[in-house]
Amino acid sequence: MANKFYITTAIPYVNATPHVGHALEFVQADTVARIHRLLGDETCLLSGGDENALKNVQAAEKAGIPLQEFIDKNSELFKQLAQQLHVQFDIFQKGSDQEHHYSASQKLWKLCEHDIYKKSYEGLYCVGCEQYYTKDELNENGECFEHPGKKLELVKEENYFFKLSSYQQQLIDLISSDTIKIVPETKKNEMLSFLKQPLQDISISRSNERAKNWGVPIPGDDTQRMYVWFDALNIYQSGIGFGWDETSYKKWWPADVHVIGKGIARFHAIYWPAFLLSAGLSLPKTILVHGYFTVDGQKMSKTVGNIVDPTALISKYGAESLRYYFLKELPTFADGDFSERRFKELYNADLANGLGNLTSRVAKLSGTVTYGKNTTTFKDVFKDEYKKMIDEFQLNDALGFVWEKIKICDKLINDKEPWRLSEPDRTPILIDAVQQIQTIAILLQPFLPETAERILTQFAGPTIASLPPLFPRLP
RNA sequence: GCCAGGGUAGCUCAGCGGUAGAGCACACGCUUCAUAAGCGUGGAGUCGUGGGUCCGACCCCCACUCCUGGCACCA
Repeated sequence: MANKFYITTAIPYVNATPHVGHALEFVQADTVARIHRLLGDETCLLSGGDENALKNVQAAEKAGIPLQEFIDKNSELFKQLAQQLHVQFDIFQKGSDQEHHYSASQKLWKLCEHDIYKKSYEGLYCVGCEQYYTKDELNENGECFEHPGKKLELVKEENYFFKLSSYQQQLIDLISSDTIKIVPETKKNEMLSFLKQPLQDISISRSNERAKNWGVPIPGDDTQRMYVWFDALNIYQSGIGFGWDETSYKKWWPADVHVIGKGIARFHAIYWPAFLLSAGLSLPKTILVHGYFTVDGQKMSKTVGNIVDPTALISKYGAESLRYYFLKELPTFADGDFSERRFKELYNADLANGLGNLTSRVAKLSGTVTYGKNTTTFKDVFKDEYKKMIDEFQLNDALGFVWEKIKICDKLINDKEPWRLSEPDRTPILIDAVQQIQTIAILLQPFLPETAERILTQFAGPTIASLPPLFPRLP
Protein backbone atom coordinates (compact mmCIF):
# COMPACT_ATOMS: atom_id res chain seq x y z
CA MET A 1 0.00 0.00 0.00
CA ALA A 2 1.20 3.47 -0.85
CA ASN A 3 2.46 5.77 1.85
CA LYS A 4 0.41 8.84 2.59
CA PHE A 5 2.01 12.26 2.60
CA TYR A 6 0.23 15.26 4.00
CA ILE A 7 1.83 18.67 3.59
CA THR A 8 0.52 22.16 4.24
CA THR A 9 1.40 25.74 3.50
CA ALA A 10 0.84 28.34 6.18
CA ILE A 11 -2.66 29.75 6.22
CA PRO A 12 -2.34 33.34 5.08
CA TYR A 13 -4.33 36.28 6.32
CA VAL A 14 -6.58 37.31 3.52
CA ASN A 15 -6.69 40.97 4.46
CA ALA A 16 -4.52 41.92 1.50
CA THR A 17 -3.49 40.57 -1.86
CA PRO A 18 -0.75 37.94 -2.06
CA HIS A 19 2.88 38.96 -2.45
CA VAL A 20 6.02 37.14 -3.57
CA GLY A 21 6.52 35.67 -0.11
CA HIS A 22 3.27 33.74 -0.40
CA ALA A 23 4.25 32.68 -3.89
CA LEU A 24 7.58 31.38 -2.63
CA GLU A 25 5.94 29.33 0.08
CA PHE A 26 3.34 27.91 -2.29
CA VAL A 27 6.03 26.84 -4.74
CA GLN A 28 8.23 25.25 -2.09
CA ALA A 29 5.37 23.26 -0.65
CA ASP A 30 4.14 22.29 -4.09
CA THR A 31 7.57 21.04 -5.11
CA VAL A 32 7.85 18.84 -2.05
CA ALA A 33 4.33 17.58 -2.63
CA ARG A 34 5.10 16.80 -6.26
CA ILE A 35 8.18 14.83 -5.27
CA HIS A 36 6.00 12.59 -3.15
CA ARG A 37 3.34 12.26 -5.81
CA LEU A 38 5.99 11.22 -8.30
CA LEU A 39 7.32 8.67 -5.84
CA GLY A 40 3.87 7.17 -5.70
CA ASP A 41 2.87 8.40 -2.26
CA GLU A 42 -0.75 9.28 -1.80
CA THR A 43 -0.28 13.00 -1.36
CA CYS A 44 -2.37 15.86 -0.08
CA LEU A 45 -1.33 19.51 -0.24
CA LEU A 46 -3.47 21.83 1.84
CA SER A 47 -3.66 25.55 2.02
CA GLY A 48 -6.40 27.84 3.20
CA GLY A 49 -7.47 31.24 4.30
CA ASP A 50 -7.26 32.65 7.78
CA GLU A 51 -10.49 34.50 7.50
CA ASN A 52 -11.43 35.00 11.12
CA ALA A 53 -8.76 37.47 12.13
CA LEU A 54 -9.81 40.88 13.28
CA LYS A 55 -7.50 42.40 10.70
CA ASN A 56 -9.78 41.07 8.01
CA VAL A 57 -12.75 42.78 9.61
CA GLN A 58 -10.89 46.05 9.71
CA ALA A 59 -9.62 45.72 6.18
CA ALA A 60 -13.12 45.00 4.88
CA GLU A 61 -14.53 48.05 6.66
CA LYS A 62 -11.79 50.19 5.27
CA ALA A 63 -12.51 48.92 1.79
CA GLY A 64 -16.22 49.46 2.32
CA ILE A 65 -17.09 45.94 1.25
CA PRO A 66 -19.29 43.47 3.15
CA LEU A 67 -17.05 41.22 5.20
CA GLN A 68 -17.87 37.84 3.72
CA GLU A 69 -17.68 39.20 0.22
CA PHE A 70 -14.32 40.82 0.94
CA ILE A 71 -12.92 37.62 2.36
CA ASP A 72 -14.20 35.43 -0.41
CA LYS A 73 -12.75 37.75 -2.98
CA ASN A 74 -9.32 37.86 -1.38
CA SER A 75 -9.20 34.14 -0.72
CA GLU A 76 -9.93 33.66 -4.37
CA LEU A 77 -6.81 35.69 -5.23
CA PHE A 78 -4.66 33.29 -3.27
CA LYS A 79 -6.20 30.33 -5.02
CA GLN A 80 -5.69 31.99 -8.37
CA LEU A 81 -2.07 32.70 -7.58
CA ALA A 82 -1.52 29.06 -6.80
CA GLN A 83 -3.12 28.02 -10.03
CA GLN A 84 -1.05 30.46 -12.05
CA LEU A 85 2.10 29.10 -10.45
CA HIS A 86 1.14 25.52 -11.28
CA VAL A 87 0.76 24.85 -7.59
CA GLN A 88 -1.73 22.06 -7.04
CA PHE A 89 -3.68 22.49 -3.85
CA ASP A 90 -5.75 19.44 -3.11
CA ILE A 91 -7.64 21.34 -0.43
CA PHE A 92 -8.11 25.03 0.24
CA GLN A 93 -9.86 25.30 3.58
CA LYS A 94 -11.60 28.55 4.35
CA GLY A 95 -11.70 29.66 7.95
CA SER A 96 -15.17 31.08 7.53
CA ASP A 97 -16.53 27.70 6.47
CA GLN A 98 -19.10 27.06 9.19
CA GLU A 99 -20.00 23.56 8.17
CA HIS A 100 -16.46 22.17 8.29
CA HIS A 101 -14.16 24.59 10.01
CA TYR A 102 -16.40 25.86 12.78
CA SER A 103 -17.39 22.41 13.88
CA ALA A 104 -13.81 21.19 13.72
CA SER A 105 -12.56 24.05 15.85
CA GLN A 106 -15.31 23.60 18.39
CA LYS A 107 -14.40 19.96 18.59
CA LEU A 108 -10.77 20.82 19.23
CA TRP A 109 -11.84 23.31 21.88
CA LYS A 110 -13.87 20.71 23.68
CA LEU A 111 -11.00 18.26 23.62
CA CYS A 112 -8.75 20.91 25.13
CA GLU A 113 -11.30 22.12 27.66
CA HIS A 114 -9.47 20.58 30.61
CA ASP A 115 -6.62 23.02 29.88
CA ILE A 116 -8.81 26.06 29.31
CA TYR A 117 -9.80 28.50 32.02
CA LYS A 118 -11.21 32.00 32.29
CA LYS A 119 -9.08 34.87 33.48
CA SER A 120 -9.26 38.60 33.21
CA TYR A 121 -6.85 40.17 30.84
CA GLU A 122 -5.70 43.73 31.02
CA GLY A 123 -4.14 45.53 28.13
CA LEU A 124 -3.68 48.78 26.28
CA TYR A 125 -6.44 49.10 23.76
CA CYS A 126 -6.51 51.51 20.87
CA VAL A 127 -10.08 52.46 20.08
CA GLY A 128 -9.06 53.62 16.61
CA CYS A 129 -7.56 50.30 15.65
CA GLU A 130 -9.89 48.32 17.87
CA GLN A 131 -6.93 46.29 18.91
CA TYR A 132 -4.69 45.61 21.87
CA TYR A 133 -1.07 46.62 21.78
CA THR A 134 1.94 45.75 23.86
CA LYS A 135 4.23 48.53 25.00
CA ASP A 136 6.94 47.87 22.46
CA GLU A 137 4.47 48.16 19.62
CA LEU A 138 3.85 51.78 20.53
CA ASN A 139 5.74 54.98 19.87
CA GLU A 140 7.68 56.92 22.49
CA ASN A 141 4.50 58.64 23.68
CA GLY A 142 2.81 55.34 24.24
CA GLU A 143 0.49 55.81 21.30
CA CYS A 144 -0.08 53.58 18.33
CA PHE A 145 1.44 54.52 15.01
CA GLU A 146 -1.87 54.57 13.21
CA HIS A 147 -3.44 57.06 15.61
CA PRO A 148 -0.79 59.34 17.06
CA GLY A 149 -2.14 61.72 19.67
CA LYS A 150 -4.83 59.30 20.76
CA LYS A 151 -4.39 57.90 24.24
CA LEU A 152 -4.75 54.20 24.60
CA GLU A 153 -7.23 52.89 27.09
CA LEU A 154 -6.41 50.38 29.76
CA VAL A 155 -9.12 47.82 29.15
CA LYS A 156 -9.92 44.82 31.25
CA GLU A 157 -11.67 41.85 29.75
CA GLU A 158 -12.35 38.28 30.72
CA ASN A 159 -10.91 35.78 28.24
CA TYR A 160 -10.29 32.10 28.00
CA PHE A 161 -6.71 31.06 28.49
CA PHE A 162 -4.91 27.91 27.50
CA LYS A 163 -2.51 26.27 29.93
CA LEU A 164 0.50 26.38 27.73
CA SER A 165 2.67 26.26 30.83
CA SER A 166 1.67 22.65 31.46
CA TYR A 167 3.40 21.48 28.30
CA GLN A 168 6.79 23.12 28.65
CA GLN A 169 8.85 20.04 29.45
CA GLN A 170 7.04 17.83 26.98
CA LEU A 171 7.69 20.34 24.22
CA ILE A 172 11.36 20.55 25.07
CA ASP A 173 11.63 16.78 24.85
CA LEU A 174 9.68 16.52 21.61
CA ILE A 175 11.68 19.20 19.87
CA SER A 176 15.13 18.24 21.06
CA SER A 177 14.53 14.61 20.15
CA ASP A 178 13.28 15.63 16.68
CA THR A 179 9.97 13.92 17.30
CA ILE A 180 8.76 17.24 16.03
CA LYS A 181 11.55 17.98 13.61
CA ILE A 182 12.22 21.63 13.03
CA VAL A 183 14.23 22.39 9.93
CA PRO A 184 16.64 24.17 9.76
CA GLU A 185 18.57 23.55 12.94
CA THR A 186 18.92 27.25 13.76
CA LYS A 187 15.15 27.53 14.10
CA LYS A 188 15.06 24.44 16.26
CA ASN A 189 17.62 26.08 18.53
CA GLU A 190 15.60 29.26 18.67
CA MET A 191 12.56 27.33 19.73
CA LEU A 192 14.48 25.50 22.40
CA SER A 193 15.95 28.71 23.69
CA PHE A 194 12.48 30.19 23.87
CA LEU A 195 11.40 27.18 25.88
CA LYS A 196 14.09 27.83 28.47
CA GLN A 197 12.05 30.68 29.88
CA PRO A 198 8.91 29.88 31.83
CA LEU A 199 5.95 29.66 29.51
CA GLN A 200 2.97 31.87 30.11
CA ASP A 201 -0.53 30.76 29.37
CA ILE A 202 -2.00 32.31 26.28
CA SER A 203 -5.28 33.97 25.58
CA ILE A 204 -7.36 32.05 23.06
CA SER A 205 -10.59 34.00 22.97
CA ARG A 206 -11.91 37.53 22.73
CA SER A 207 -15.24 39.12 23.43
CA ASN A 208 -17.87 39.24 20.72
CA GLU A 209 -17.71 42.97 20.94
CA ARG A 210 -14.02 43.08 20.23
CA ALA A 211 -14.36 40.38 17.61
CA LYS A 212 -17.30 42.19 16.01
CA ASN A 213 -19.21 38.95 16.18
CA TRP A 214 -16.82 37.45 13.68
CA GLY A 215 -15.10 34.11 14.10
CA VAL A 216 -15.80 30.74 15.62
CA PRO A 217 -18.11 30.88 18.67
CA ILE A 218 -16.88 29.27 21.87
CA PRO A 219 -18.90 26.15 22.64
CA GLY A 220 -21.25 26.90 25.51
CA ASP A 221 -20.43 30.60 25.72
CA ASP A 222 -21.95 32.88 23.13
CA THR A 223 -20.25 35.97 24.49
CA GLN A 224 -16.81 35.00 23.17
CA ARG A 225 -15.13 34.00 19.95
CA MET A 226 -11.97 32.02 19.37
CA TYR A 227 -8.81 33.99 18.96
CA VAL A 228 -6.67 33.54 15.90
CA TRP A 229 -4.10 30.99 17.00
CA PHE A 230 -6.53 28.50 18.17
CA ASP A 231 -8.79 28.28 15.18
CA ALA A 232 -6.39 29.19 12.37
CA LEU A 233 -3.91 26.45 13.19
CA ASN A 234 -6.76 24.03 13.27
CA ILE A 235 -7.38 24.59 9.57
CA TYR A 236 -4.69 21.96 9.11
CA GLN A 237 -7.12 19.51 10.65
CA SER A 238 -10.49 20.90 9.64
CA GLY A 239 -9.52 20.81 5.97
CA ILE A 240 -9.02 17.06 5.99
CA GLY A 241 -12.14 16.12 7.88
CA PHE A 242 -11.52 16.63 11.59
CA GLY A 243 -14.95 16.73 13.19
CA TRP A 244 -16.85 16.04 9.98
CA ASP A 245 -15.20 13.15 8.14
CA GLU A 246 -13.29 10.91 10.49
CA THR A 247 -12.23 8.46 7.78
CA SER A 248 -10.54 11.14 5.82
CA TYR A 249 -9.05 12.69 8.95
CA LYS A 250 -7.60 9.38 10.10
CA LYS A 251 -6.17 8.78 6.69
CA TRP A 252 -4.23 12.05 6.51
CA TRP A 253 -3.46 13.23 10.02
CA PRO A 254 -0.81 13.90 11.30
CA ALA A 255 0.77 16.34 8.90
CA ASP A 256 4.08 15.15 7.53
CA VAL A 257 5.26 18.67 6.83
CA HIS A 258 4.08 22.15 7.72
CA VAL A 259 5.79 24.68 5.45
CA ILE A 260 5.88 28.07 7.14
CA GLY A 261 7.66 31.41 7.16
CA LYS A 262 10.13 32.15 9.88
CA GLY A 263 7.87 34.72 11.54
CA ILE A 264 5.38 32.15 12.70
CA ALA A 265 7.68 29.36 13.79
CA ARG A 266 6.69 29.62 17.43
CA PHE A 267 3.03 29.16 16.78
CA HIS A 268 3.70 26.00 14.85
CA ALA A 269 6.47 24.56 16.97
CA ILE A 270 5.06 25.38 20.38
CA TYR A 271 1.41 26.47 20.51
CA TRP A 272 0.13 24.06 17.92
CA PRO A 273 1.75 20.92 19.38
CA ALA A 274 0.56 22.00 22.82
CA PHE A 275 -3.04 22.20 21.63
CA LEU A 276 -2.72 18.80 20.02
CA LEU A 277 -1.13 17.26 23.10
CA SER A 278 -3.92 18.63 25.19
CA ALA A 279 -6.51 17.19 22.82
CA GLY A 280 -4.75 13.84 22.72
CA LEU A 281 -4.10 14.05 18.98
CA SER A 282 -1.03 13.18 16.94
CA LEU A 283 1.66 15.76 16.29
CA PRO A 284 3.05 17.06 13.01
CA LYS A 285 6.30 15.38 12.06
CA THR A 286 8.27 18.15 10.41
CA ILE A 287 8.10 21.92 10.43
CA LEU A 288 9.92 23.46 7.53
CA VAL A 289 10.81 27.08 8.13
CA HIS A 290 11.72 29.14 5.10
CA GLY A 291 13.19 32.64 4.98
CA TYR A 292 11.79 35.92 3.76
CA PHE A 293 12.31 37.95 0.65
CA THR A 294 13.91 41.29 0.64
CA VAL A 295 13.30 43.40 -2.43
CA ASP A 296 16.38 44.99 -3.95
CA GLY A 297 18.00 44.57 -0.56
CA GLN A 298 15.17 46.17 1.41
CA LYS A 299 12.56 44.63 3.63
CA MET A 300 9.24 44.27 1.93
CA SER A 301 6.71 46.54 3.56
CA LYS A 302 3.59 48.46 2.79
CA THR A 303 5.02 51.70 4.08
CA VAL A 304 8.08 51.44 1.85
CA GLY A 305 5.70 50.50 -0.95
CA ASN A 306 7.92 47.79 -2.38
CA ILE A 307 5.53 44.88 -2.17
CA VAL A 308 6.13 42.72 -5.20
CA ASP A 309 3.04 41.37 -6.87
CA PRO A 310 3.72 37.87 -8.16
CA THR A 311 0.80 37.97 -10.59
CA ALA A 312 2.40 40.78 -12.56
CA LEU A 313 5.67 38.85 -12.71
CA ILE A 314 3.92 35.74 -13.94
CA SER A 315 2.27 37.55 -16.79
CA LYS A 316 5.53 39.22 -17.68
CA TYR A 317 7.94 36.29 -17.41
CA GLY A 318 5.89 33.14 -17.00
CA ALA A 319 5.15 30.95 -14.03
CA GLU A 320 7.88 28.41 -14.65
CA SER A 321 10.68 30.93 -14.64
CA LEU A 322 9.36 32.42 -11.43
CA ARG A 323 9.25 28.98 -9.88
CA TYR A 324 12.83 28.51 -10.96
CA TYR A 325 13.91 31.78 -9.39
CA PHE A 326 12.26 30.93 -6.08
CA LEU A 327 13.68 27.45 -5.92
CA LYS A 328 17.17 28.13 -7.22
CA GLU A 329 18.06 31.60 -6.03
CA LEU A 330 17.03 31.12 -2.41
CA PRO A 331 18.62 28.50 -0.26
CA THR A 332 15.50 26.83 1.11
CA PHE A 333 15.91 28.22 4.59
CA ALA A 334 17.73 31.50 4.18
CA ASP A 335 16.44 34.91 3.32
CA GLY A 336 16.86 35.90 -0.26
CA ASP A 337 16.67 39.00 -2.29
CA PHE A 338 14.21 39.57 -5.06
CA SER A 339 15.41 41.83 -7.81
CA GLU A 340 14.28 41.93 -11.37
CA ARG A 341 17.85 42.43 -12.52
CA ARG A 342 18.93 39.24 -10.80
CA PHE A 343 15.85 37.46 -12.03
CA LYS A 344 16.75 38.27 -15.63
CA GLU A 345 20.36 37.21 -15.10
CA LEU A 346 19.32 33.86 -13.78
CA TYR A 347 16.67 33.43 -16.43
CA ASN A 348 19.07 34.07 -19.30
CA ALA A 349 21.97 32.12 -17.84
CA ASP A 350 20.11 29.03 -16.72
CA LEU A 351 16.80 28.81 -18.52
CA ALA A 352 17.46 30.41 -21.91
CA ASN A 353 21.16 29.61 -22.41
CA GLY A 354 21.19 26.46 -20.32
CA LEU A 355 18.11 24.29 -20.44
CA GLY A 356 16.30 25.99 -23.32
CA ASN A 357 19.25 26.19 -25.64
CA LEU A 358 20.27 22.60 -24.99
CA THR A 359 16.86 21.29 -25.95
CA SER A 360 16.86 23.47 -29.07
CA ARG A 361 20.20 22.31 -30.35
CA VAL A 362 19.55 18.66 -29.71
CA ALA A 363 16.09 18.84 -31.22
CA LYS A 364 17.50 20.43 -34.34
CA LEU A 365 20.31 17.89 -34.65
CA SER A 366 18.00 14.96 -34.08
CA GLY A 367 15.49 15.78 -36.77
CA THR A 368 15.81 12.63 -38.80
CA VAL A 369 16.77 10.14 -36.13
CA THR A 370 14.28 7.62 -34.83
CA TYR A 371 14.25 6.78 -31.14
CA GLY A 372 13.02 3.93 -29.02
CA LYS A 373 10.72 4.51 -26.12
CA ASN A 374 12.22 5.70 -22.83
CA THR A 375 10.72 4.09 -19.78
CA THR A 376 12.66 5.90 -17.08
CA THR A 377 10.54 7.17 -14.21
CA PHE A 378 11.09 9.62 -11.41
CA LYS A 379 11.62 6.72 -9.02
CA ASP A 380 14.54 5.58 -11.15
CA VAL A 381 16.34 8.91 -10.95
CA PHE A 382 15.50 9.64 -7.32
CA LYS A 383 18.75 8.46 -5.78
CA ASP A 384 22.24 9.41 -4.60
CA GLU A 385 23.09 13.08 -4.22
CA TYR A 386 19.83 14.26 -5.74
CA LYS A 387 17.82 12.24 -3.25
CA LYS A 388 20.03 13.32 -0.40
CA MET A 389 19.60 16.99 -1.20
CA ILE A 390 15.87 16.62 -1.51
CA ASP A 391 15.61 14.63 1.70
CA GLU A 392 17.32 17.54 3.41
CA PHE A 393 15.02 19.99 1.61
CA GLN A 394 18.00 21.63 -0.12
CA LEU A 395 15.94 22.28 -3.20
CA ASN A 396 18.37 24.84 -4.58
CA ASP A 397 21.19 22.31 -4.42
CA ALA A 398 19.06 19.72 -6.16
CA LEU A 399 18.55 22.16 -9.02
CA GLY A 400 22.29 22.80 -9.09
CA PHE A 401 22.71 19.06 -9.51
CA VAL A 402 20.38 19.05 -12.51
CA TRP A 403 22.22 21.96 -14.09
CA GLU A 404 25.49 20.08 -13.89
CA LYS A 405 23.86 17.45 -16.04
CA ILE A 406 22.91 20.12 -18.55
CA LYS A 407 26.54 21.22 -18.68
CA ILE A 408 27.69 17.66 -19.21
CA CYS A 409 25.31 17.21 -22.11
CA ASP A 410 26.39 20.48 -23.71
CA LYS A 411 29.98 19.40 -23.42
CA LEU A 412 29.26 16.03 -24.94
CA ILE A 413 27.80 17.67 -28.00
CA ASN A 414 30.72 20.08 -28.29
CA ASP A 415 33.25 17.29 -28.01
CA LYS A 416 31.60 14.88 -30.43
CA GLU A 417 30.55 17.50 -32.99
CA PRO A 418 27.65 15.47 -34.36
CA TRP A 419 26.83 18.18 -36.90
CA ARG A 420 30.01 17.23 -38.75
CA LEU A 421 29.09 13.58 -38.91
CA SER A 422 26.85 11.84 -41.35
CA GLU A 423 23.88 9.70 -40.54
CA PRO A 424 25.18 6.40 -39.18
CA ASP A 425 27.89 7.95 -37.02
CA ARG A 426 25.86 10.70 -35.46
CA THR A 427 22.94 8.53 -34.40
CA PRO A 428 24.44 6.95 -31.25
CA ILE A 429 25.65 10.35 -30.07
CA LEU A 430 22.23 11.86 -30.47
CA ILE A 431 20.49 8.95 -28.84
CA ASP A 432 22.78 9.48 -25.90
CA ALA A 433 22.06 13.22 -25.80
CA VAL A 434 18.32 12.69 -26.06
CA GLN A 435 18.40 10.24 -23.19
CA GLN A 436 20.32 12.71 -21.11
CA ILE A 437 17.73 15.36 -21.82
CA GLN A 438 14.95 13.00 -20.89
CA THR A 439 16.66 12.31 -17.59
CA ILE A 440 17.09 16.02 -17.00
CA ALA A 441 13.41 16.60 -17.67
CA ILE A 442 12.43 13.84 -15.27
CA LEU A 443 14.63 15.31 -12.57
CA LEU A 444 12.95 18.64 -13.15
CA GLN A 445 9.41 17.37 -12.90
CA PRO A 446 8.73 18.47 -9.32
CA PHE A 447 10.38 21.85 -9.81
CA LEU A 448 9.23 22.93 -13.26
CA PRO A 449 6.33 20.61 -13.98
CA GLU A 450 5.08 22.24 -17.14
CA THR A 451 8.53 22.65 -18.65
CA ALA A 452 9.43 19.07 -17.85
CA GLU A 453 6.24 17.90 -19.49
CA ARG A 454 6.89 19.94 -22.61
CA ILE A 455 10.40 18.56 -22.93
CA LEU A 456 9.28 15.00 -22.37
CA THR A 457 6.57 15.39 -24.97
CA GLN A 458 8.94 16.96 -27.47
CA PHE A 459 11.56 14.26 -26.94
CA ALA A 460 9.21 11.33 -26.69
CA GLY A 461 10.00 10.20 -30.24
CA PRO A 462 9.95 8.33 -32.48
CA THR A 463 11.11 11.51 -34.23
CA ILE A 464 11.82 14.81 -32.58
CA ALA A 465 10.56 18.10 -33.87
CA SER A 466 12.27 21.45 -33.54
CA LEU A 467 10.04 23.84 -31.60
CA PRO A 468 10.16 27.52 -30.68
CA PRO A 469 12.38 28.33 -27.69
CA LEU A 470 11.16 27.15 -24.29
CA PHE A 471 12.56 30.28 -22.68
CA PRO A 472 13.19 33.11 -25.11
CA ARG A 473 16.17 35.20 -24.10
CA LEU A 474 15.32 38.36 -22.25
CA PRO A 475 16.83 41.61 -23.44
C1' G B 1 20.61 44.46 26.96
C1' C B 2 20.67 38.91 26.55
C1' C B 3 21.19 34.53 23.21
C1' A B 4 22.37 32.49 18.39
C1' G B 5 24.47 32.78 13.34
C1' G B 6 27.52 35.42 10.19
C1' G B 7 31.44 39.06 7.95
C1' U B 8 35.94 35.01 1.85
C1' A B 9 36.48 37.63 -5.85
C1' G B 10 31.64 42.99 -8.68
C1' C B 11 27.14 39.65 -6.87
C1' U B 12 25.38 34.92 -4.29
C1' C B 13 27.88 31.69 -1.44
C1' A B 14 31.19 26.94 -0.48
C1' G B 15 35.63 25.76 2.04
C1' C B 16 39.78 24.13 5.13
C1' G B 17 45.70 23.89 10.39
C1' G B 18 49.93 23.51 5.26
C1' U B 19 51.00 27.74 -1.04
C1' A B 20 42.66 30.67 -1.63
C1' G B 21 37.29 27.82 -4.46
C1' A B 22 32.30 27.44 -7.37
C1' G B 23 28.25 29.70 -10.00
C1' C B 24 26.74 34.33 -12.17
C1' A B 25 28.87 38.88 -14.15
C1' C B 26 33.47 40.55 -17.00
C1' A B 27 37.68 39.74 -20.92
C1' C B 28 39.96 36.77 -24.58
C1' G B 29 40.31 32.21 -27.73
C1' C B 30 37.78 27.87 -30.24
C1' U B 31 33.26 26.41 -32.56
C1' U B 32 28.53 27.05 -35.54
C1' C B 33 23.91 22.12 -34.30
C1' A B 34 21.53 25.92 -31.09
C1' U B 35 17.77 31.26 -28.20
C1' A B 36 24.66 36.45 -30.47
C1' A B 37 23.48 30.28 -27.39
C1' G B 38 27.90 26.14 -26.41
C1' C B 39 33.10 24.78 -24.97
C1' G B 40 37.90 26.48 -23.21
C1' U B 41 41.23 30.09 -20.95
C1' G B 42 41.91 34.32 -17.92
C1' G B 43 41.76 38.78 -14.60
C1' A B 44 40.30 39.69 -10.18
C1' G B 45 40.15 38.67 -3.08
C1' U B 46 46.04 41.86 2.57
C1' C B 47 39.40 35.42 3.56
C1' G B 48 35.84 42.30 9.06
C1' U B 49 40.03 44.69 12.58
C1' G B 50 43.87 43.93 16.33
C1' G B 51 46.35 40.48 19.27
C1' G B 52 47.67 35.24 20.65
C1' U B 53 48.71 29.67 20.06
C1' C B 54 51.55 26.95 16.33
C1' C B 55 57.07 25.26 12.20
C1' G B 56 52.69 27.18 9.74
C1' A B 57 45.82 30.11 10.49
C1' C B 58 41.01 32.18 6.29
C1' C B 59 40.30 27.85 9.31
C1' C B 60 41.88 27.23 16.81
C1' C B 61 41.84 31.03 21.21
C1' C B 62 40.99 36.27 23.09
C1' A B 63 39.37 41.28 22.33
C1' C B 64 36.99 44.70 19.21
C1' U B 65 33.76 46.03 15.26
C1' C B 66 29.77 45.54 11.77
C1' C B 67 25.47 42.74 9.92
C1' U B 68 21.28 39.32 10.43
C1' G B 69 17.86 36.61 13.36
C1' G B 70 15.38 35.22 18.14
C1' C B 71 13.97 37.18 23.01
C1' A B 72 5.21 35.63 23.64
C1' C B 73 0.01 36.68 22.00
C1' C B 74 2.99 39.82 15.42
C1' A B 75 0.49 34.08 10.38
